[in-house]
Amino acid sequence: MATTDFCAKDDRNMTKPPTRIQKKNRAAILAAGLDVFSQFGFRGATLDQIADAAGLSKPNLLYYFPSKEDIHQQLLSGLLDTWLDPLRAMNAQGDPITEIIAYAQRKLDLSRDFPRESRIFANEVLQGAPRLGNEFPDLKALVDEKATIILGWSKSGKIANLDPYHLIFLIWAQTQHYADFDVQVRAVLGHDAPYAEAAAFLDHMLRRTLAP
Amino acid sequence: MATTDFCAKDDRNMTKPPTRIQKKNRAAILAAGLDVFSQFGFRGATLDQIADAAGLSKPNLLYYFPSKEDIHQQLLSGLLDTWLDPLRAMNAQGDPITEIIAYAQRKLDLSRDFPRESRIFANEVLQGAPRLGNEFPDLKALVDEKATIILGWSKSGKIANLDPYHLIFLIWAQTQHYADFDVQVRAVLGHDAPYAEAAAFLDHMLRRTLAP
DNA sequence: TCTTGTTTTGACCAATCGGTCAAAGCAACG
DNA sequence: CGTTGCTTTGACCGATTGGTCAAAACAAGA
Repeated sequence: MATTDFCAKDDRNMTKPPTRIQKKNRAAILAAGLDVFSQFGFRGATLDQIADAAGLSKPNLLYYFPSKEDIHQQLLSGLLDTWLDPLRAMNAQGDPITEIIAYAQRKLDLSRDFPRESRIFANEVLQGAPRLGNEFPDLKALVDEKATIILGWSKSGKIANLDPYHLIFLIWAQTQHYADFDVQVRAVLGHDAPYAEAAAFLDHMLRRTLAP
Repeated sequence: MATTDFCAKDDRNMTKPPTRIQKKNRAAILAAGLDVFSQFGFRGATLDQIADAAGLSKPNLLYYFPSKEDIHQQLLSGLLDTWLDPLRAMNAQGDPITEIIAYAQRKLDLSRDFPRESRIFANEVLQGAPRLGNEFPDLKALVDEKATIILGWSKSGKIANLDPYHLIFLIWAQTQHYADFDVQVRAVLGHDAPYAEAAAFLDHMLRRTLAP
C-alpha cells in the first residue's frame, strides 16, 4: 500500500538501497534536467520537456522526484561543490603565480567540459539566486579564505598589489564567459573552438596582471 | 470602428503622431517590461506582472503592444545599440592604451548605471539568443572592425601582441560580471559598492595586459 | 452641447502548467 | 504457479498562461 519513499530520505533512516531501475531512472532524470534547465532556466523548463528528454512519462518522473523544484535543487547543490573544487585546490604553499594561473586554467576547463552546468548556475544567479541564496555563506567563507592567502602573497611582494576579491571575480567572469555566452562568442569569432586561444590569452593576461 | 493601429507601424505609412497618453503608457510599459524581464527572463515574466508594474490592466497593456514577444523585442533591439556605443566610440587615431581602457571604463559605467539592461541581455544570450540571433551579424561586423584596429596597434608595437577578439571578450566578461552576477558579488564582498574598486582593478589589469 | 475617435475594462477562452490518483503492468522470489 | 511490492500510465484537476472581444468610459474638437 504505502510507497517505498526511497527518494530524498535522510541518511539517518535506514532506507533500502536503490534498485538498478531506480539508479538508472534517477540518473536519466537528472541528466535530462541538466539539459533542459540549462537551456531554458527554471521557470522556462517544463516537466513535460524533462520527462520527454529522460524518456519517461510525466507521472513516472514525479514518481522519482517529488517536484520540479526538487530536481532543480538536487542539480544545483551538487553543482556548486564541483564548481568550487578548483578554488579549493589553490595551495597557499605553492608558487603564487603558478597557483593562481593553474586555478584559472582549471576553471576554464570546467567551462569547456561542463558548459550546461555553468549555464544552470548563471541562470540562477542572474535571476537573484532565489534557490541558491542559502549556499552563499559557504561560498563567501571559501572566497574569504583564499582571498586572505592571495593578500598575503600580495603583501609579501610575491605578486602585484591588487584586490584579491576582484582578482577572483576576474577569473570567474572571464572563464565562465566562454560557457555562458557561448552563442555570442561563436557568432563573433565565426568558429567553434575558442578554448585553446582563450587559455593562451588567459595565461598572458594573468601573468602580466600578477607580476610584482 | 477600425482601431487606429498606431503601434508598430512602418515609417513608410503616414501614421498619426502618438498622443500624449500613448507616449506615456508605452513608456510605462517598456519601463515595467525592463524591470520584470530583467528579473525573471522572457519565459519567467508574465503579462500580469508587467501590467501591474506599469499600472495598467492586462487588456489595456495589449492595446499598446500586440504581444509579450513584441514588448521584449522592442526592449532588446533598443538595447543592443546602446550597449555597443562605447565600442563604436573607440577611436583608431587615439592613443591605443588610453582608448582601450577608456572603452572598458565606459562599459563598466553602463553596468553600474543600467544593470537591468545588462541582465535582460545576459538572460537572452544565456538561453541561446533565440530572439536576438538576427542582430549578431551587425555585432560581428562591428567587432571585426574594432578588432582590426586593435590588431594594427598590436602589430605596430604600440600594445602587447594579443588576440583582439579575446581582449574584447575579456572586457565584456569582466564589466558585465558586476551587473549580471550582482547578488553573488555583493554576497562575497559583503558590501554594496563594488564599482569604484572594480574600476581601479580594471585599470591595473588592462594597463599591465596591454603594455608592449 | 453632441459627435467622433481614443482609451479602458470585465468577462471570457483555449492552451499549458505542475501535480494527483487509482488502476494496471511488471519483476522477482517463494 | 501465486504473491508481493516496485514501476508505469491514462485520465484528470485546479491554477495560470498569453491573448480576445464587445461594450463601456473617456477626451476633445465642432
